[in-house]
Amino acid sequence: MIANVVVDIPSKNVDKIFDYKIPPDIEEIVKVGVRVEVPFGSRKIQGFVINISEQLSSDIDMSKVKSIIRVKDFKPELTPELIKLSEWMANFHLVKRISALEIMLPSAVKAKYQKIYQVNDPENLPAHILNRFNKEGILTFDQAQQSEIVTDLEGYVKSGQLVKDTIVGQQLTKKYATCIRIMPTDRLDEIIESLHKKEKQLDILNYLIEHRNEDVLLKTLKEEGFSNSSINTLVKNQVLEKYNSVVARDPYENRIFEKEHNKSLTNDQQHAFTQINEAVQGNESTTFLLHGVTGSGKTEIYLQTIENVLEKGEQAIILVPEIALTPQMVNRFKARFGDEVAVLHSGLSKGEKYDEWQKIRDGKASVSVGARSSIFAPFEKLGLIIIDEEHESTYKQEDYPRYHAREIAIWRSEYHQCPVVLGSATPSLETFARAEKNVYQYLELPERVNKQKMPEIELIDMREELKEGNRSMFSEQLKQAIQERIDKNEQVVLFLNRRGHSSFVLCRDCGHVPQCPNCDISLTYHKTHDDLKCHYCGYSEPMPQLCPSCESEHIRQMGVGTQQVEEQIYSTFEQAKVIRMDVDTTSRKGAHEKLLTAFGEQEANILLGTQMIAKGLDFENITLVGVLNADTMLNLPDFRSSEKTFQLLTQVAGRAGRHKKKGEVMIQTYNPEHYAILDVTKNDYLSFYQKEMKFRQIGKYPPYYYLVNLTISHFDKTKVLKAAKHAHDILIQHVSSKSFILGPSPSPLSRINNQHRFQILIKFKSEPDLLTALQYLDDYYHEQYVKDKLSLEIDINPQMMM
DNA sequence: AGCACGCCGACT
DNA sequence: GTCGGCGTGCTC
Repeated sequence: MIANVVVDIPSKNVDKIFDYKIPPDIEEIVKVGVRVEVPFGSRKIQGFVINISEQLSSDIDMSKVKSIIRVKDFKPELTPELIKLSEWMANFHLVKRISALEIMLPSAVKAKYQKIYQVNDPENLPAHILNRFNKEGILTFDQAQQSEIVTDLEGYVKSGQLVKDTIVGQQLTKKYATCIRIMPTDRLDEIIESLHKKEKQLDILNYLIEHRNEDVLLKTLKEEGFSNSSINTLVKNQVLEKYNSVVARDPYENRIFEKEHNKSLTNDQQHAFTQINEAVQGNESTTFLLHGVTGSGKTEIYLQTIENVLEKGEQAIILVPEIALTPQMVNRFKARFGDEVAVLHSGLSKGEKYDEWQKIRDGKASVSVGARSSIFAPFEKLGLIIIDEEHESTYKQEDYPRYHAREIAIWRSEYHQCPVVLGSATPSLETFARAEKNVYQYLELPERVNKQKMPEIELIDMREELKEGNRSMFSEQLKQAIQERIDKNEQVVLFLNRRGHSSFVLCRDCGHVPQCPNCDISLTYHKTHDDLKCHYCGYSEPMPQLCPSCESEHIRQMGVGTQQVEEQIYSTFEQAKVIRMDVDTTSRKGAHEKLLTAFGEQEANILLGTQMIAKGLDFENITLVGVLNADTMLNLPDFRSSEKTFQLLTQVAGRAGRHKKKGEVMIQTYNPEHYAILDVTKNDYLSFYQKEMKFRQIGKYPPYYYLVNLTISHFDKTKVLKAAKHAHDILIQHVSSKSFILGPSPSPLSRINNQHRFQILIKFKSEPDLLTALQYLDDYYHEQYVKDKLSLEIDINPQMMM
């Protein structure tokens, strides 16, 4: 038999399928989807079996075909579906097959290679060499290098006394725990007889007989109330034995989840639920847009539809933006589905991620709650995929391979014949446009549950405040409103928009702004080290005391950080008690949760934070939400900046008055007449949508046109320009006159790490030949990259064009 | 990617 | 002579 293998080398040259013979003795265990160790040239590497057949897939000579060395998995890591999906991804995004496969799996299964020397013939090897080797006769290459004996060793390799080899391992670390089991015996009855006066010991034995088919942890026995001493006596008498077993880590093991029951649905909710459920029951691959205002109870619909999916014996994936994957959110799912839930997000360790992932693969979990990459959860009978907050840009991976979770979801739904639900209060324009055209089925939840009113939203024109001589962060109006809440013992959320906002340093006298020497960007100030850093290349320098350009003392940071706002709050409001949430205060594990719990328990009256508080927050005592600076990202060089602003502000506003008390929202802005901000106050998505669509139509942007962005970069600017011109010429030849090719022009970040960057943007509606042209360019520039480090990156449906 | 192979200059 | 620098080509 022949196995088709994708090898673990992310290079274009080997981005193809290699054939290997399957030795008869392992034929039983070589299955599609397992990882195997194979010889490759003079090396030994890992690969994935993607197919098994009788004949060779390529026309090479059978004598050249080598054999699989060993199989690394008992259970395939990949399902046939994921293998097929990787093929589609490789084509659609022009990425290597192995890269597509790799992102589907937890990083713990990635191969780790270690080069070693091994003793072949110990005779004639000098003692000082020989005693460096371990008992098995192995010395790692790294160790040899450290001891500076590589040259000597290479000599012994040539003479045949040593051989070189590679150990193909993995990064996985397993967690072991002590377990107890009955020693194998055929005299169990006699033992029980002999214990009949030792009640405690007999109980233990009976418990173990009852659970004989599973690993019983020592810890569990103790929890069951059995004492250490009686267990140890039985172990001493060789009735029981201790052994180590691999256990799954459960990141949530020490928490208790209260069982939660279904809430009754409103009419709108009920309608949406019925529609989705019909698609679930009918195995229809419909994509739904669930458009529900903040607080309209989308999650409850998710929970109840998932319940039906599980009853049907199928599984469900729910995707949540990383930032919203808060313990609050996870708890709701755990409370409803208990151990059936696997949670996948970046806060978990490699091992924890692997365990959660394995629960899915082994059928122990039927619901996956996770961030972007969990769209690849290896379920075999998917019944439903939900993408919550579908407009979030985090669903697009911003580095290679640049896939979008939404498109993967739709592919998988077609494969499994199951529905997709895209949920949002502010759908992306692409999604809403498709719903308008009935490509997606539209479901609306226009009201909050229990008919609470949407909060009243007020705009505060900061230009007026400035005219009045108010230079502080707070307008008079907001100041009063905050004071009022403090007096009434109610809570306030203050939002500081950091996106599109950099805290750069400016000299007040000469206007000098320190720049990164390697990149085309200003340095940002970091308080923790009192230094200036570049976000793109990691460069840093100490904060200057004097302006490097004019030696003035008046050089300081511009823009406001949460820390400064916090100080201002304390100096403005006497009884203020602030909880600050930003990257600094939430970087430690569990910090996020702690702060929120504290706020929920009224330990503070003001929650001040950045983007991370825009989502999921749901506390009944919040009656005021203040947005300190609404428009920092309105002027970004990105055609989606209005959309992003509208979405973010709507999201933040939705934190207010979700319960009995009425909520109020104040948005401070310098652009009170901008439609993206104005329509937020009217809670009018449709109005915003229609205006924004006009701009997209005029600008020839999505959803009217598809985009492909090429970025060409190299150390030498003239080379970049030449290559960009060449790529442009090729594209022109393959594209009809109905499409537009813009550029080459400098990228918004025109230099990163001394690499000059130019981009070409293709706008098109339908271009069957474009893929061929892109494939050609990808191949051609791969060669250029190998030869000259001249790189061309292709982004299909770019989300950001930096 | 990473390794062998081969061709060239430099040094014991 | 032979060690080691890097350009080239191949890996089932």
